[in-house]
Amino acid sequence: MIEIMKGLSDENRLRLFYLLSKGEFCVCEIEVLLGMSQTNVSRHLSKLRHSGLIQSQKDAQWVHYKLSTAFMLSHGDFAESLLKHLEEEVAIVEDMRRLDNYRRLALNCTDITNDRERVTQQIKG
Amino acid sequence: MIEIMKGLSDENRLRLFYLLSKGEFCVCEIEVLLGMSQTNVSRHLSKLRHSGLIQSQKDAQWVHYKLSTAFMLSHGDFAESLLKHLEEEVAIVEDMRRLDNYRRLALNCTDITNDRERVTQQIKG
DNA sequence: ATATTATATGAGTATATTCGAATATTCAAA
DNA sequence: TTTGAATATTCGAATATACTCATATAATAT
Repeated sequence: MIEIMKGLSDENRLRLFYLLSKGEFCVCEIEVLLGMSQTNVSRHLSKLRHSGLIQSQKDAQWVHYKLSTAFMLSHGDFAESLLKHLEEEVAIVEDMRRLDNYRRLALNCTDITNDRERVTQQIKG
Repeated sequence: MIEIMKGLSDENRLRLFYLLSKGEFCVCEIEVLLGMSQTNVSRHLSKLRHSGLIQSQKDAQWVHYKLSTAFMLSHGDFAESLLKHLEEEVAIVEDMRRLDNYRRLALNCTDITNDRERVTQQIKG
Protein backbone atom coordinates (compact mmCIF):
# COMPACT_ATOMS: atom_id res chain seq x y z
CA MET A 1 0.00 0.00 0.00
CA ILE A 2 2.90 2.31 0.65
CA GLU A 3 4.10 1.89 -2.90
CA ILE A 4 0.63 2.73 -4.13
CA MET A 5 0.37 5.82 -1.97
CA LYS A 6 3.80 7.00 -3.04
CA GLY A 7 2.85 6.42 -6.64
CA LEU A 8 -0.19 8.64 -6.19
CA SER A 9 1.40 11.40 -4.13
CA ASP A 10 2.31 13.62 -7.05
CA GLU A 11 -0.02 15.94 -8.93
CA ASN A 12 1.14 14.85 -12.36
CA ARG A 13 0.71 11.20 -11.52
CA LEU A 14 -2.76 11.79 -10.09
CA ARG A 15 -3.69 13.43 -13.39
CA LEU A 16 -2.23 10.51 -15.33
CA PHE A 17 -4.06 8.06 -13.14
CA TYR A 18 -7.34 9.87 -13.57
CA LEU A 19 -6.92 10.16 -17.32
CA LEU A 20 -6.21 6.45 -17.63
CA SER A 21 -9.37 5.73 -15.66
CA LYS A 22 -11.18 7.19 -18.67
CA GLY A 23 -9.65 4.84 -21.21
CA GLU A 24 -6.51 3.66 -22.87
CA PHE A 25 -4.05 6.18 -24.30
CA CYS A 26 -0.68 6.24 -25.98
CA VAL A 27 2.09 8.49 -24.75
CA CYS A 28 1.70 11.10 -27.48
CA GLU A 29 -1.98 11.49 -26.64
CA ILE A 30 -1.20 11.90 -22.98
CA GLU A 31 1.40 14.55 -23.73
CA VAL A 32 -1.12 16.61 -25.62
CA LEU A 33 -4.08 15.99 -23.33
CA LEU A 34 -2.20 16.89 -20.15
CA GLY A 35 0.20 19.42 -21.67
CA MET A 36 3.23 17.65 -20.26
CA SER A 37 6.63 17.06 -21.87
CA GLN A 38 7.35 13.66 -23.39
CA THR A 39 10.14 13.06 -20.93
CA ASN A 40 7.97 13.84 -17.98
CA VAL A 41 5.03 11.78 -19.16
CA SER A 42 7.26 8.81 -19.81
CA ARG A 43 8.95 9.13 -16.47
CA HIS A 44 5.75 9.31 -14.47
CA LEU A 45 4.12 6.52 -16.44
CA SER A 46 7.14 4.41 -15.67
CA LYS A 47 6.79 5.14 -11.99
CA LEU A 48 3.09 4.29 -12.00
CA ARG A 49 3.81 1.08 -13.83
CA HIS A 50 6.49 0.05 -11.38
CA SER A 51 4.05 0.74 -8.56
CA GLY A 52 1.65 -1.67 -10.22
CA LEU A 53 -1.05 0.89 -10.89
CA ILE A 54 -1.00 0.86 -14.65
CA GLN A 55 0.04 -1.47 -17.43
CA SER A 56 1.28 -0.93 -20.96
CA GLN A 57 0.89 -2.67 -24.25
CA LYS A 58 3.03 -2.10 -27.30
CA ASP A 59 1.25 -1.49 -30.59
CA ALA A 60 3.73 -0.95 -33.42
CA GLN A 61 5.74 2.12 -32.48
CA TRP A 62 3.17 3.22 -29.96
CA VAL A 63 2.79 2.18 -26.34
CA HIS A 64 -0.70 2.19 -24.91
CA TYR A 65 -1.25 2.61 -21.22
CA LYS A 66 -4.25 1.78 -19.08
CA LEU A 67 -5.06 1.05 -15.47
CA SER A 68 -3.70 -2.29 -14.34
CA THR A 69 -6.47 -4.88 -14.24
CA ALA A 70 -4.71 -6.68 -11.38
CA PHE A 71 -4.63 -3.44 -9.41
CA MET A 72 -8.26 -2.69 -10.09
CA LEU A 73 -9.25 -6.18 -9.02
CA SER A 74 -7.40 -5.92 -5.73
CA HIS A 75 -7.83 -2.21 -5.02
CA GLY A 76 -10.85 -1.18 -7.07
CA ASP A 77 -12.76 0.17 -4.09
CA PHE A 78 -9.84 2.35 -3.11
CA ALA A 79 -9.34 3.54 -6.69
CA GLU A 80 -13.02 4.37 -7.10
CA SER A 81 -13.18 6.49 -3.98
CA LEU A 82 -9.97 8.28 -4.90
CA LEU A 83 -11.18 8.94 -8.45
CA LYS A 84 -14.45 10.30 -7.17
CA HIS A 85 -12.66 12.91 -5.09
CA LEU A 86 -10.27 13.74 -7.90
CA GLU A 87 -13.19 14.74 -10.14
CA GLU A 88 -13.40 18.06 -8.40
CA GLU A 89 -9.76 19.02 -8.70
CA VAL A 90 -9.28 22.04 -10.92
CA ALA A 91 -6.42 20.55 -12.94
CA ILE A 92 -8.41 17.41 -13.58
CA VAL A 93 -11.56 19.24 -14.62
CA GLU A 94 -9.44 20.97 -17.24
CA ASP A 95 -7.86 17.72 -18.34
CA MET A 96 -11.33 16.29 -18.82
CA ARG A 97 -12.43 19.29 -20.82
CA ARG A 98 -9.54 18.67 -23.22
CA LEU A 99 -10.36 14.98 -23.34
CA ASP A 100 -13.98 15.74 -24.20
CA ASN A 101 -12.88 17.96 -27.06
CA TYR A 102 -10.37 15.40 -28.23
CA ARG A 103 -13.07 12.78 -28.43
CA ARG A 104 -15.77 15.01 -29.82
CA LEU A 105 -13.46 15.92 -32.70
CA ALA A 106 -12.55 12.25 -33.17
CA LEU A 107 -8.84 13.03 -33.04
CA ASN A 108 -6.17 10.34 -32.78
CA CYS A 109 -2.43 9.68 -32.71
CA THR A 110 -2.09 10.31 -36.44
CA ASP A 111 -3.57 13.78 -36.07
CA ILE A 112 -1.06 14.51 -33.35
CA THR A 113 1.81 13.30 -35.49
CA ASN A 114 0.69 15.36 -38.45
CA ASP A 115 0.16 18.61 -36.60
CA ARG A 116 0.59 18.50 -32.89
CA GLU A 117 0.24 22.24 -32.48
CA ARG A 118 -3.11 22.24 -34.23
CA VAL A 119 -4.48 19.45 -32.04
CA THR A 120 -3.23 21.27 -28.98
CA GLN A 121 -5.15 24.35 -30.03
CA GLN A 122 -8.27 22.42 -30.99
CA ILE A 123 -8.66 20.70 -27.66
CA LYS A 124 -7.77 23.79 -25.66
CA GLY A 125 -11.25 25.09 -26.58
CA MET B 1 -6.62 15.68 -2.55
CA ILE B 2 -2.97 16.13 -3.37
CA GLU B 3 -2.28 17.35 0.15
CA ILE B 4 -4.07 14.29 1.49
CA MET B 5 -2.13 11.90 -0.70
CA LYS B 6 1.15 13.55 0.20
CA GLY B 7 0.23 13.33 3.85
CA LEU B 8 -0.35 9.61 3.50
CA SER B 9 2.64 8.75 1.33
CA ASP B 10 4.98 7.90 4.18
CA GLU B 11 5.05 4.65 6.13
CA ASN B 12 5.21 6.29 9.53
CA ARG B 13 2.29 8.56 8.75
CA LEU B 14 0.23 5.63 7.45
CA ARG B 15 0.86 3.89 10.74
CA LEU B 16 -0.13 7.01 12.67
CA PHE B 17 -3.24 7.38 10.58
CA TYR B 18 -4.23 3.79 11.10
CA LEU B 19 -3.60 3.96 14.83
CA LEU B 20 -5.74 7.07 15.17
CA SER B 21 -8.53 5.29 13.31
CA LYS B 22 -8.67 3.03 16.38
CA GLY B 23 -9.17 5.82 18.88
CA GLU B 24 -7.75 8.92 20.44
CA PHE B 25 -4.19 8.91 21.75
CA CYS B 26 -1.74 11.31 23.31
CA VAL B 27 1.76 11.70 21.94
CA CYS B 28 3.45 9.65 24.66
CA GLU B 29 1.11 6.73 23.95
CA ILE B 30 1.83 6.91 20.26
CA GLU B 31 5.56 6.93 20.90
CA VAL B 32 5.32 3.71 22.86
CA LEU B 33 2.75 1.99 20.67
CA LEU B 34 4.58 2.66 17.43
CA GLY B 35 8.12 2.61 18.84
CA MET B 36 8.94 5.99 17.36
CA SER B 37 10.93 8.85 18.86
CA GLN B 38 9.05 11.75 20.40
CA THR B 39 10.48 14.16 17.88
CA ASN B 40 9.49 12.01 14.97
CA VAL B 41 5.99 11.36 16.24
CA SER B 42 5.43 15.05 16.86
CA ARG B 43 6.71 16.04 13.47
CA HIS B 44 4.58 13.55 11.55
CA LEU B 45 1.51 14.37 13.60
CA SER B 46 2.11 17.98 12.75
CA LYS B 47 2.24 17.16 9.07
CA LEU B 48 -0.94 15.11 9.22
CA ARG B 49 -2.67 17.90 11.08
CA HIS B 50 -1.61 20.50 8.54
CA SER B 51 -2.91 18.21 5.80
CA GLY B 52 -6.27 18.24 7.56
CA LEU B 53 -6.31 14.53 8.31
CA ILE B 54 -6.17 14.65 12.07
CA GLN B 55 -6.99 17.08 14.83
CA SER B 56 -5.62 17.66 18.30
CA GLN B 57 -7.01 18.65 21.62
CA LYS B 58 -5.03 19.82 24.60
CA ASP B 59 -5.75 18.15 27.94
CA ALA B 60 -3.57 19.57 30.69
CA GLN B 61 0.01 18.82 29.65
CA TRP B 62 -1.07 16.19 27.18
CA VAL B 63 -2.19 16.63 23.60
CA HIS B 64 -4.67 14.12 22.28
CA TYR B 65 -4.87 13.37 18.60
CA LYS B 66 -7.65 11.78 16.59
CA LEU B 67 -8.85 11.65 13.03
CA SER B 68 -10.31 14.93 11.89
CA THR B 69 -14.10 14.78 11.94
CA ALA B 70 -14.25 17.23 9.04
CA PHE B 71 -11.97 14.99 7.03
CA MET B 72 -13.94 11.88 7.84
CA LEU B 73 -17.17 13.60 6.87
CA SER B 74 -15.82 14.67 3.50
CA HIS B 75 -13.50 11.75 2.76
CA GLY B 76 -14.80 8.93 4.90
CA ASP B 77 -15.29 6.56 1.99
CA PHE B 78 -11.73 7.09 0.87
CA ALA B 79 -10.39 6.68 4.40
CA GLU B 80 -12.36 3.48 4.94
CA SER B 81 -11.09 1.83 1.79
CA LEU B 82 -7.53 2.87 2.57
CA LEU B 83 -7.78 1.60 6.15
CA LYS B 84 -9.17 -1.70 4.98
CA HIS B 85 -6.13 -2.29 2.80
CA LEU B 86 -3.75 -1.13 5.51
CA GLU B 87 -5.01 -3.86 7.85
CA GLU B 88 -2.85 -6.37 6.08
CA GLU B 89 0.41 -4.46 6.23
CA VAL B 90 2.96 -6.19 8.40
CA ALA B 91 3.99 -3.07 10.31
CA ILE B 92 0.37 -2.27 11.06
CA VAL B 93 -0.49 -5.78 12.20
CA GLU B 94 2.32 -5.43 14.72
CA ASP B 95 1.15 -2.00 15.81
CA MET B 96 -2.28 -3.47 16.42
CA ARG B 97 -0.87 -6.31 18.45
CA ARG B 98 0.80 -3.78 20.75
CA LEU B 99 -2.40 -1.77 20.92
CA ASP B 100 -4.37 -4.85 21.92
CA ASN B 101 -1.91 -5.57 24.71
CA TYR B 102 -1.94 -1.96 25.82
CA ARG B 103 -5.69 -2.04 26.13
CA ARG B 104 -5.97 -5.50 27.62
CA LEU B 105 -3.58 -4.42 30.37
CA ALA B 106 -5.56 -1.20 30.85
CA LEU B 107 -2.42 0.90 30.57
CA ASN B 108 -2.45 4.67 30.24
CA CYS B 109 -0.30 7.80 30.04
CA THR B 110 0.51 7.70 33.74
CA ASP B 111 1.90 4.21 33.42
CA ILE B 112 4.11 5.42 30.60
CA THR B 113 5.33 8.36 32.65
CA ASN B 114 6.10 6.15 35.64
CA ASP B 115 7.97 3.45 33.78
CA ARG B 116 8.09 3.75 30.04
CA GLU B 117 10.48 0.86 29.63
CA ARG B 118 8.17 -1.47 31.50
CA VAL B 119 5.19 -0.53 29.38
CA THR B 120 7.25 -0.99 26.26
CA GLN B 121 8.14 -4.50 27.35
CA GLN B 122 4.61 -5.33 28.43
CA ILE B 123 3.00 -4.45 25.13
CA LYS B 124 5.73 -6.05 23.09
CA GLY B 125 3.93 -9.31 23.86
C1' DA C 1 10.02 30.26 42.07
C1' DT C 2 12.11 25.89 40.56
C1' DA C 3 12.19 21.40 38.80
C1' DT C 4 9.95 18.10 35.95
C1' DT C 5 7.13 16.34 32.33
C1' DA C 6 4.87 16.66 27.71
C1' DT C 7 5.12 18.42 23.34
C1' DA C 8 6.84 21.36 19.56
C1' DT C 9 10.31 23.45 16.78
C1' DG C 10 15.02 24.82 14.76
C1' DA C 11 19.35 23.53 12.64
C1' DG C 12 22.00 20.40 10.10
C1' DT C 13 22.65 16.38 7.38
C1' DA C 14 21.46 12.65 4.46
C1' DT C 15 18.49 11.01 1.15
C1' DA C 16 14.82 11.26 -2.21
C1' DT C 17 12.13 13.50 -5.74
C1' DT C 18 11.28 16.24 -9.72
C1' DC C 19 12.41 18.26 -13.95
C1' DG C 20 14.63 19.58 -18.40
C1' DA C 21 18.16 18.64 -21.76
C1' DA C 22 20.54 15.41 -24.16
C1' DT C 23 20.89 10.75 -25.71
C1' DA C 24 19.52 5.94 -26.56
C1' DT C 25 16.35 2.56 -28.32
C1' DT C 26 12.74 0.62 -31.07
C1' DC C 27 9.88 0.38 -34.88
C1' DA C 28 8.22 1.60 -39.51
C1' DA C 29 8.25 3.82 -43.85
C1' DA C 30 10.73 5.12 -47.79
C1' DT D 1 19.52 0.36 -45.08
C1' DT D 2 18.89 4.98 -44.05
C1' DT D 3 15.57 8.30 -42.08
C1' DG D 4 12.18 9.77 -39.00
C1' DA D 5 8.85 9.17 -35.36
C1' DA D 6 7.58 7.28 -30.70
C1' DT D 7 9.14 6.17 -26.37
C1' DA D 8 12.59 5.36 -22.69
C1' DT D 9 16.65 6.42 -20.06
C1' DT D 10 20.64 8.95 -18.24
C1' DC D 11 22.68 13.01 -16.11
C1' DG D 12 22.84 17.07 -13.39
C1' DA D 13 20.66 20.76 -10.85
C1' DA D 14 17.09 22.32 -7.85
C1' DT D 15 14.02 21.32 -4.40
C1' DA D 16 11.77 18.64 -0.94
C1' DT D 17 11.62 15.23 2.68
C1' DA D 18 12.90 12.60 6.76
C1' DC D 19 15.68 12.00 10.55
C1' DT D 20 18.52 13.22 14.78
C1' DC D 21 20.22 16.26 18.26
C1' DA D 22 19.57 20.20 20.76
C1' DT D 23 16.58 23.57 22.46
C1' DA D 24 12.14 26.01 23.29
C1' DT D 25 7.54 26.25 25.21
C1' DA D 26 3.86 25.09 28.22
C1' DA D 27 1.76 22.96 31.99
C1' DT D 28 2.30 20.59 36.56
C1' DA D 29 4.09 19.51 40.83
C1' DT D 30 7.15 20.50 44.65
